Amino acid sequence: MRVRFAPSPTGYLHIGGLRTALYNFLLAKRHGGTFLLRIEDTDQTRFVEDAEQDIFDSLTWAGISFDEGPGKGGSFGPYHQSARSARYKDVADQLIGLGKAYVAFDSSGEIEALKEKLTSLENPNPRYDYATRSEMTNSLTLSKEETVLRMGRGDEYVVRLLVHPGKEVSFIDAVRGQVTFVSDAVDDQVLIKSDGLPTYHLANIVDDHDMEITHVIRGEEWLSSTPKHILLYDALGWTAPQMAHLPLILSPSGGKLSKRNAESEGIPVSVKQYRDKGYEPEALVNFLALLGWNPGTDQELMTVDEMAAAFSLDRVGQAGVQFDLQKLAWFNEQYLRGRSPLSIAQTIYPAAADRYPGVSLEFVAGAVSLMLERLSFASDVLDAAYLFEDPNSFDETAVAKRWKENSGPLCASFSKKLGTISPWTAESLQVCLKEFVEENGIGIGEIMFPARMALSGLPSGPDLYAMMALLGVDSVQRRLLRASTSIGV
RNA sequence: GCCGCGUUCGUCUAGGGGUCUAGGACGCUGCCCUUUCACGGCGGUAACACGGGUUCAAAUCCCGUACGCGGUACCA
Repeated sequence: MRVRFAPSPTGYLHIGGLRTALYNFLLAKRHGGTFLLRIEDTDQTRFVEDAEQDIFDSLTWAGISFDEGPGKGGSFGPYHQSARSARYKDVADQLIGLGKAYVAFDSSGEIEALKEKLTSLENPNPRYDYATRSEMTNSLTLSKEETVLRMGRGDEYVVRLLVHPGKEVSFIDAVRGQVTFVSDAVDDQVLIKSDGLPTYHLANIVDDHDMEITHVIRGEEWLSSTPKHILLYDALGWTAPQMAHLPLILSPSGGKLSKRNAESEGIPVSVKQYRDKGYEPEALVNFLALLGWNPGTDQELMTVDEMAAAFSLDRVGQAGVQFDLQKLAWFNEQYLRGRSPLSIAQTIYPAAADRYPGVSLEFVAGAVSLMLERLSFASDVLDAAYLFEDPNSFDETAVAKRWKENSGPLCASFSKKLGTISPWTAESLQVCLKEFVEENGIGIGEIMFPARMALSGLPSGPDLYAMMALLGVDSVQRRLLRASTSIGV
């Protein structure tokens, strides 16, 4: 088995592209096959400089590795379509020789004119096809001499696939079963553009054939193009690979997960954005794997190895799937909690030191440990500013409701008692607070709430004793004293 | 318009003629735990698009309708 991921470097890797890559990767892994990366850079007008690097970076970040491809080698290279032009030209010539393709000289203006002329309510998108090609300027309507003359003197031309009407084109899709089109609906697709480069349709099937791809797994947006591809395979006498079209990832409002569509709903579309936001790659991968596929069990949290072991195309769904940011957040929390506080601290330490100058890695790790079960993202811990610096405000509603007359004095005397504690640990602090409660004949809430407020300025948060342990005696005493004189006065 | 694909809780899904009083997960929510909050535990909420068939029996098979999505480029 040989599969491929064949992105176009026209922008940062799309989240849907990552899922396509993942499914290919999982299938190859499952069957001990080969997974290759091919860069489909045939559109010079849409080329984006750093897009290719982003594809590598994003795949690497997600843990999706390929066996053959740019920078990796392999015996089917080169893996950039821009380096394979001669081969596409050869195949196009071969098709022309076979009478399966022809040369067309129409300018974009002439095609525009044809479309304008034929456009109507019933036919809003006229095609260049069996019905219209006879009115156009091409090697079918021109004499042989004229065609040769025009080509010889350097007129611009494209090569088009000659599609005959009335034929059924049918194939078995691994996720959808048999799919049938009638060739009437297929236009005379351009194979070689006037710049001499191939279109996706030609380059793709030539490469898939030459690279001995056995399974083509791609998004559903390609389903309608598949008859063109089948026609090409047939025309060349090649066997088409097994096709599998994945359901599209939809935005929560239902439309395509396009940049405009999704970002207005707060959904990042490029993998880079997920990297930058600090998502756990394993979480995104796990979430994506389950977006359109399931292992047939109730298990949702899975390692890549578990996914690969369970993966099969017949468990891929057929309906479009909506992207649910909340579920992704849940996956992220799950994976985050599986990490060690130190490891998390290391990843956010640069940001921590930037925001709280002088903070130590050990302290950040302690803060992470304290906050772990309430984090969605690693960096969320930095938003709990009170862990790193004295609170500069106190929650007004909570103070109004629960800060009593004795709260300030109790904070002050509790602070004094804390000066005697050794060792400074959560356990001994708990003992100390209990003693304090008994000595003063008060309810435990009468000191716990004021202390929490003094330390964090908030009515809720992590365990009080653990928080005190992390902050240290100096900081705790300072905060208690400050609160005793500044709150409720 | 035409062509193709689809349609089970709000979302991701299980199910593929009887085991479905339709299961799981996210979300939302109640209780417990915790003199905070969160985590966790135990509950709850909520779905077979609609209409015809076929069958003793349909979420499951067939047909139609509606709706959604994709395609309809010298973009991929």
